[in-house]
Amino acid sequence: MDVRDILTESLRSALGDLGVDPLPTGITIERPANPEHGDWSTNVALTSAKAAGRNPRELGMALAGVLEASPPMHVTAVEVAGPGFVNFRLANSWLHDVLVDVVSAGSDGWATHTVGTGLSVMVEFVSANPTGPLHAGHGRGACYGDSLARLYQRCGHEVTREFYINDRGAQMQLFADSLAAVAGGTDIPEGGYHGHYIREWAAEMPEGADPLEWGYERALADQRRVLESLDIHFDSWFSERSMIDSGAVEEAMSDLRSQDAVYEDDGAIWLRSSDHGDDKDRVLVKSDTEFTYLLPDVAYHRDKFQRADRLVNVWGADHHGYVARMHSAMQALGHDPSELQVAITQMVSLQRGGEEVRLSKRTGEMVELAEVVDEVGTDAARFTYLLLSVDSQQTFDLDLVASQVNENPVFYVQYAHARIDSIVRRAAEAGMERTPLDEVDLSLLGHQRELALLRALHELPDTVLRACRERAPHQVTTWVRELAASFHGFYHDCRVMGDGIDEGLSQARLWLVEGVRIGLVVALDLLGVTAPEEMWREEDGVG
RNA sequence: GCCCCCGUAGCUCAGUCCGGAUCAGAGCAGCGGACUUCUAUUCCGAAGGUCGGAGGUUCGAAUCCUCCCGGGGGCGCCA
Repeated sequence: MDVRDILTESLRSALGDLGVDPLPTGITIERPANPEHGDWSTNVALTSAKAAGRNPRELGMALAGVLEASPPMHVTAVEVAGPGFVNFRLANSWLHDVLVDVVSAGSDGWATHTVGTGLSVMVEFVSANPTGPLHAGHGRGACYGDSLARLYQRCGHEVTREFYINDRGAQMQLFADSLAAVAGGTDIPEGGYHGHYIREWAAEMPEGADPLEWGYERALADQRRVLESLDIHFDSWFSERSMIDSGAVEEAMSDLRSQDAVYEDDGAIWLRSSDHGDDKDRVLVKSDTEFTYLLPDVAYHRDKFQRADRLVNVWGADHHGYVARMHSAMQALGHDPSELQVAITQMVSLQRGGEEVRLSKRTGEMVELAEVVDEVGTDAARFTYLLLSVDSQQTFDLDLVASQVNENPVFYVQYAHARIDSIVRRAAEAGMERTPLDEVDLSLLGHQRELALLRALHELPDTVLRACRERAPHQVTTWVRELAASFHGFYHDCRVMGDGIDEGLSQARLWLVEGVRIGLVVALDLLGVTAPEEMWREEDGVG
């Protein structure tokens, strides 16, 4: 049982004893920033003062009195401070209980949640046009979307990862025309694609191949390959064209008509998106009877709502303006717009050798995502893309991320795991197996380093839940960096085994280290980063 | 002109959604220390701040509201 539940129940009962009515619906227990304020604290006396008809400080004193008379489990002192905060001091036993929880749950069970049980979520991400390779900027949305999916899974949701393929329209045609032009030795059409890959691919294209079909397959295969190299695997690849063939686009249109959500003007068909928060109406069918990108997109989202309870789209910052119109269209079709959440990732700029590299598929100047992965490796790429809030712009420095020296937090975290595995190997070599947990005296864990680790482990379930709710995987990154820092401090100050280390203490520390390993594995897995068994400096060689 | 994101230590960023406690955190850079040890890719210390600015709400604001300044992105019958 989480220590906060113990405290909450005691507080609720104490408030009842004091005749507070109604009891507060939520009692918040926080860890004070200042350790002098105790291990846990509540502001309930401040928030319930009115209902109690007393001033906060007085209510706090009364609460403390009741609680001191029969202290809740682990509690050694109850104090009132400031305007009426009630502060608890606890015996270390509450932290030892955390360790029992962690190792009992294991990496499959610790920091899992059930908030999503029975809810299906479809995370749509990347969804790049099949007109070329993915570039470094796509990497952010790719790693973010995949990590988000992992978070939803850990919180109990049934998750589908989907890639929407824009396999029709003007861009596809330009791409095909560009390929054909290069293959045929003519000029690339205006607005066409000029990237280096166009020349490569045109050279690969067999005689007589349809440039559109062949190019589409070529691009898709390329994109899929780099995503897989990042350990990102989609459950479904959804074709825009397929909705034309299946009549889904026509159905969406007739739905919109029957909802009176469209009208004709200037020979075009418009969506009344301004009725639902967009700043203007949008064209669905152009006056030349071609669809805009929007109509198939509406059909696509309508389709997704048949397949999942919640939709999450990951879009780049350049698409933020489309959020309102898509919400508007979904509302017109009778969906709750809050069930379509759009996460916007801000731009990534690349540096290499101190020079900024511009990303633009059309001018042909770009760094392919595949190059990034080649240069820095999967783990460093993923960790780095997930280092910052996606609300912040990111400068990805290839030289820095590729370097396996200081400055690069991914190695710091992975090294913590490698050290743990090393300890476990050494212990095994010394014939020291962990004895069953219930035979180990965890009360021997009282060093500040040990307690800091246990506090960090206790935070992981909250961090996972918050990261999922706020769609912010970087919070997991922040947490795991802090856990690694605590571990390295522990490693330095507290030997697990060896001269002068009592057998009982060794056992307790072996279990502590196992708990930390579980925390690292859980967090790294949420980020899609591996937890290596060993790491050696290159110049040292292996062994 | 309108919309979105950002502005916190020299640099790069957490913290802001949901306001709390006269220490606002981390990494890196720089300075000074620690290996006869389970991996020094590590650890410890000192230093470093008008939280972009101004008002407002509040017992209390980095956090909420308004305006302003600066940086980035977006505003098509392109996708």
